[in-house]
Amino acid sequence: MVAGRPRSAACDRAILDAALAEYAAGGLEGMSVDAVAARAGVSKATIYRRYPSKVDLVVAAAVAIAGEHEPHPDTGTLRGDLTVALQRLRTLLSHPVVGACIRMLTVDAQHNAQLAARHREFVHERRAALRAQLGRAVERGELRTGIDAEVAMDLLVAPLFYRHMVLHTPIDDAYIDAVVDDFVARYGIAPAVGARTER
Amino acid sequence: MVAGRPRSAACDRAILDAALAEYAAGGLEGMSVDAVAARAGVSKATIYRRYPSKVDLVVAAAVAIAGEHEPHPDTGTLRGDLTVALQRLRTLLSHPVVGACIRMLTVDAQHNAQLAARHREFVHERRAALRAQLGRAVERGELRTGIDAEVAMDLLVAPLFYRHMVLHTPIDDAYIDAVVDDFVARYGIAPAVGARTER
Amino acid sequence: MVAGRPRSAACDRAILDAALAEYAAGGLEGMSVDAVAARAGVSKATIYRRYPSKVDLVVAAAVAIAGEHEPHPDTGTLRGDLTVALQRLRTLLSHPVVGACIRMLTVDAQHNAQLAARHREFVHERRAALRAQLGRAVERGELRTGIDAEVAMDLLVAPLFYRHMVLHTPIDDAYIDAVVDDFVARYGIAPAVGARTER
Amino acid sequence: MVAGRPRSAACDRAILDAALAEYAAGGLEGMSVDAVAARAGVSKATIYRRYPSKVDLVVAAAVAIAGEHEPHPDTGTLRGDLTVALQRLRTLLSHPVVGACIRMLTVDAQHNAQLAARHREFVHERRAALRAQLGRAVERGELRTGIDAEVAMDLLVAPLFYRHMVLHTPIDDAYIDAVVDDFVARYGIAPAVGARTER
DNA sequence: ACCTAAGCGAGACGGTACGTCCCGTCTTCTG
DNA sequence: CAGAAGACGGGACGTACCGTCTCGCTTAGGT
Repeated sequence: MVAGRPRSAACDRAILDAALAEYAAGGLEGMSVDAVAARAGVSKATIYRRYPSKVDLVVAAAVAIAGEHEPHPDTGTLRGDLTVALQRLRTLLSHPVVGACIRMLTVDAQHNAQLAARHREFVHERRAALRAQLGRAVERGELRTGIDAEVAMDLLVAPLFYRHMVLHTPIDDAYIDAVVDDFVARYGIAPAVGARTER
Repeated sequence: MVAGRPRSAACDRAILDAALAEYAAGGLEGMSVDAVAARAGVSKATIYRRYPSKVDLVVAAAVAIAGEHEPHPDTGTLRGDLTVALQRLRTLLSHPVVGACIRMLTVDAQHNAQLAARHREFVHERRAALRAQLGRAVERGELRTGIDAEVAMDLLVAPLFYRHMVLHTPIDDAYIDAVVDDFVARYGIAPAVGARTER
Repeated sequence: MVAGRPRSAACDRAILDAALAEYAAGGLEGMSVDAVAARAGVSKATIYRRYPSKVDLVVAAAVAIAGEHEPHPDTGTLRGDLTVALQRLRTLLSHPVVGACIRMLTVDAQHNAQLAARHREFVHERRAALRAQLGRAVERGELRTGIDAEVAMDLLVAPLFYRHMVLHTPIDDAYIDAVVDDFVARYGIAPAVGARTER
Repeated sequence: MVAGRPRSAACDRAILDAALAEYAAGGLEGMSVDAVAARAGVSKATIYRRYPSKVDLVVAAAVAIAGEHEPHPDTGTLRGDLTVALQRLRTLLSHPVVGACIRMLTVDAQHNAQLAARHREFVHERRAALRAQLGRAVERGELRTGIDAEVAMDLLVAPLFYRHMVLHTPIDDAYIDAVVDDFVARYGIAPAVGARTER
């Protein structure tokens, strides 16, 4: 029995949409909860009933987008799998709101246990998916055995995070290709040595 | 002719130290100028007389840290150079204050042009030093020619930043060795193929 | 034809009791309908179904108390009548809830026409009863004729209210005796001059 | 050494004036601190720096007016002294703000130790002055000896408080005369029996 | 015996005000 | 003059509560 009037889905939606718009317009500091409430046509209390603070609101908005992630397709080749995986990561990082939220999470997770747990959860989920892909590649004989999966994954995804968070540089297809090429050249098995490797 | 009492150097110092500590603890949004003043044992006016805004204060504090870096020593070997460079980076990231500030910058630089510019400047400076090291290695015949230095540098430093900012994992010597090994195995020339590669 | 489930008398009672208690504790401004609902173990809607506003609720609660008063007994002597009347008033003022509500009413009636009307009604009712007692005393020849009943009544009851509301002093039997003695000494006729007058 | 910028007397004044105006317009419930701030041309923080709550603000405004009380003059006769004293009390009670505050104090003093102390202080001060007047009357032979001063004072002032707080009736000169006449008739010595007594 | 109108608990909702915090500016006094 | 102390205007924050509403369940009374 879930007594009481249920939360309005329309409000849920309006709040997240408004939060995204306001955040995109002014950033965390430049936005105000009052403005979000006004834009959503919603009372401030209705927002605070859902999210205990402004940061939680923005994080929730980001999660709403990031949550729409589907399992990575199995393209059949190591290079294909990795390229798709990194392109998806790039898409996430490039999103004006999601990307910013990922940055914020790295900071806020330091001081907030709840956020830290959430953050860790996201990261673990994503890394598990990537780890599985590498496992499949080993089974297919495309990847050498005995490699340290943790370090290997770092070498794949770290450059994208680095560009996103430290360099603030856009990540194009060529960059992803270069990272994948390097990875395959280092850890791949014979047939993978192909045209793009020398690039 | 600058008549009147000169500004106190002790205040300069106290303000920057306090600003650093407060910034590390709470980021740009989480810190307050009042708290900095209190921690420094200084009046708020004394801060605003020096820095026109909170952001300027943080920028100045960051400059104070970054200014203390010495040029990397030339150990004579590629592996040695890279190991020293990454160990220094690790030291920086591990520093309770500096490390936190680096994380904060990734967020605050997004919405603040002034901080972004300063941040970019620091990064460029560091990368130029690393680029020079790689150049020396090419000249010594330890590194293949024709590699994309930008991507190569990313592969070296990105894992450390990734561990620091995303995974929040401490970075030990073994990890640095693994990253350097991978790099040398991929880009190095013959003699570098040695014992630790399979690790 | 009033189909449907009838209103619960238990709720009626619980609401009024809770409202009284909350009102006594914090007055009109200091009480909240939510608190009343919680204390009564009742839903807010159940309250608003009965009373259109917080003020109406408080008014109803006050009526519930005032309705319980019985006519003063006729003791046969002026002194007896007055002593009983004042002792009853003392009992009312001393009641932890009723007394507090009387205090609250004096404040809230100032800014709320509805409460003011209700308050006035109560007072008039009580004063009418007292006026009748004085009338009987005149007829019995215990009280001088031609006195201003309004002022006379004030002299009798005002000291008790004053102690209750201004001085916050408990009212003992001796105080009531003193007030009655003074009144009888001033307005009474010969036979009333007795032992206690000089006290 | 009272370091720092002193509080602005202009603000003090503007705040109290605005508070009085707003209070007169809408009462305690109908006024808002924001409105007071706007009317005073002052920041809300400037108000809260002085008064911890809205009620304290109104009380302070009342005190500002009531505080201007001078010692009662010695008219030379008992009747004159008492009449002046009650007229002054009437003036205080009749003031739209001061009168309301006196009512509120009876409630708030119940739950707030600080206010209770303040209230007691005021009352004691006033009663001491009145007690001194009665003492002078005894010395002059206008008042009987051996009377209970506390009860006597109650009989004098209680009717005014009663009319103010319970009856909400305006107090005219005739009422004051009646109260004084009654008091003098009851406690006075022979020569005081005069023209106005039968009124 | 069922059906139906209403009561009821729970709690979401829009709105309004509260009291707090902090920024960047200012004013005053002391060294 | 620098510096400390701190008041000031402005504006956002997060909370509390009013009176309304929307759920799903319960409960009598009328057919």
